[in-house]
Amino acid sequence: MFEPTPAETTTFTATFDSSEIKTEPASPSSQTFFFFDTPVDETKPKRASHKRKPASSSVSPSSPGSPSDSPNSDSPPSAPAAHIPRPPNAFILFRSSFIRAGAVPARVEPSHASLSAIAGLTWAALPPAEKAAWHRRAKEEREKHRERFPGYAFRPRNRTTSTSSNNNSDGVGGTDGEGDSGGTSSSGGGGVQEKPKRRQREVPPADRPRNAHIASLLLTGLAGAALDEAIARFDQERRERGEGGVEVRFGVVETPEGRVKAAADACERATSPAVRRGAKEKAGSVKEPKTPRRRKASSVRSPSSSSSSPASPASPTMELTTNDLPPFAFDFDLESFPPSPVDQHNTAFDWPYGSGVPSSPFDGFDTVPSSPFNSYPPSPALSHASASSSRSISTSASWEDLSLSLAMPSLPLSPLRTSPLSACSSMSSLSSISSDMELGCGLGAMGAMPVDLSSMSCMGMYDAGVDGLLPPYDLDLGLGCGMGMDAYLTSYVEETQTQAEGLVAW
DNA sequence: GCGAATGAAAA
DNA sequence: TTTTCATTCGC
Repeated sequence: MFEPTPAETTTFTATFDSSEIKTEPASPSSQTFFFFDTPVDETKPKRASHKRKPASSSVSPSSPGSPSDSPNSDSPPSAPAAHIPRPPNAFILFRSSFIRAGAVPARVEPSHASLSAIAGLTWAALPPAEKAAWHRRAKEEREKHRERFPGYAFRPRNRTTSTSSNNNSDGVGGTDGEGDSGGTSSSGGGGVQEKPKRRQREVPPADRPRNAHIASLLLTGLAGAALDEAIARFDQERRERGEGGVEVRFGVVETPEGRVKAAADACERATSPAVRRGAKEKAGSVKEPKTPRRRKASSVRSPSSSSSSPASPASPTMELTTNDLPPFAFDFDLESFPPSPVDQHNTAFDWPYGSGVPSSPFDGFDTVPSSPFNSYPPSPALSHASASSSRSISTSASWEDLSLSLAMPSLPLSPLRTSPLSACSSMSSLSSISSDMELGCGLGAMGAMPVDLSSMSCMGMYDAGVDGLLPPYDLDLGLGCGMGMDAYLTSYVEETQTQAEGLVAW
């Protein structure tokens, strides 16, 4: 089913095999709403990967799988030892699936950089159960990788010391040890290649608000033509307001300056004075000397780490943080969505929203999602998410609207819970949550719900630093739709816990 | 080769 | 703690 195409034979994504999809947990009520499996279109030849060259980290395991076992079985027998790629992690798997599923059509967003950003946002908002499935799969991949390449050890190459590293190349090669046993890598041995030091982002990602908007649309279930339309409207409205951003897309050359300006402008607009971050974090301010390479979006780290980290480990040049993201509205009923293919062993899974299908996102669902959210008046800002209303989906929300919504007062926050959005801000600490709350961004704030999610601690990503976590539905923004969600959340959490019990601990 | 994202793993 | 690299592919 997921048979790799020749071009794929060097990748591990190719190892996905429907037959290997776990036949487990499959809790009867497995609720998954955002699961992209990899409906690989084998008829579509894949382009050669541009993936980074193995550097010197290629590894010929001491007792590798036989060459035929190697992913590069195509390579000539006399070929130098093949690079063994690392096993993909959960997000990489998710991203691949996300892309393959065409969740965001190329006509909407052709840039894979942006797609990655969107995937990242989506990932951050993924329900724990969904993430669990991906983590489980990643774990399987790791295990398979281990079996295949028993001698493999990840040997990252030190690129930071560009010249010295070359001088140090013996050391590098040494550490690569097994990897260079074939003396294969171009940089191996005497092949001094000035390795550029690790790149650092010099420009902010293009049109972050737009990416966030797309993610939020996806999370509301939009797909196909509806998604196109919604995004087109979004773009159009921004244009009408003279708010660029979209102009940098669709083939238009993006110069760093242009992107900086576009993103800065977007940031400026998106961040109203009321929600602007503290003065210490001025947009476009200093570049951090040691750039925190990225924010930790979904990983909830230990309290210690979070306490030591700044409130916004944003990009070095732009202070656009995920705190600035629009809210995601989960305005649908999980039960209306198809079950996870992983749990269902569904080999021919298409992502629930009918990727690429020019139809309503709700096609395939008998009933328009009827979540408890529907009982509440949708936020004007989230009108695009008003899946409950009808099949005609208003997508009038703008980044500014969403920003406005961010400024709305929030309800008391339960310290027990955090949300993907707060995770986006890389925080698990209460202080950061407070920060989020100041921004009005994020934590849905229903009254304290005595939900003890400690049983989900088996999910490594939600570590002990957090007393518990919320399913992503906790993203109301004080829009008046929060309180009544308790029951819904409780039931969800209970179900999730049930599911979690079946998960292998990571 | 870079960019985007997150996460595993090594340094 | 920091860095690399796993994925993708247009530029």
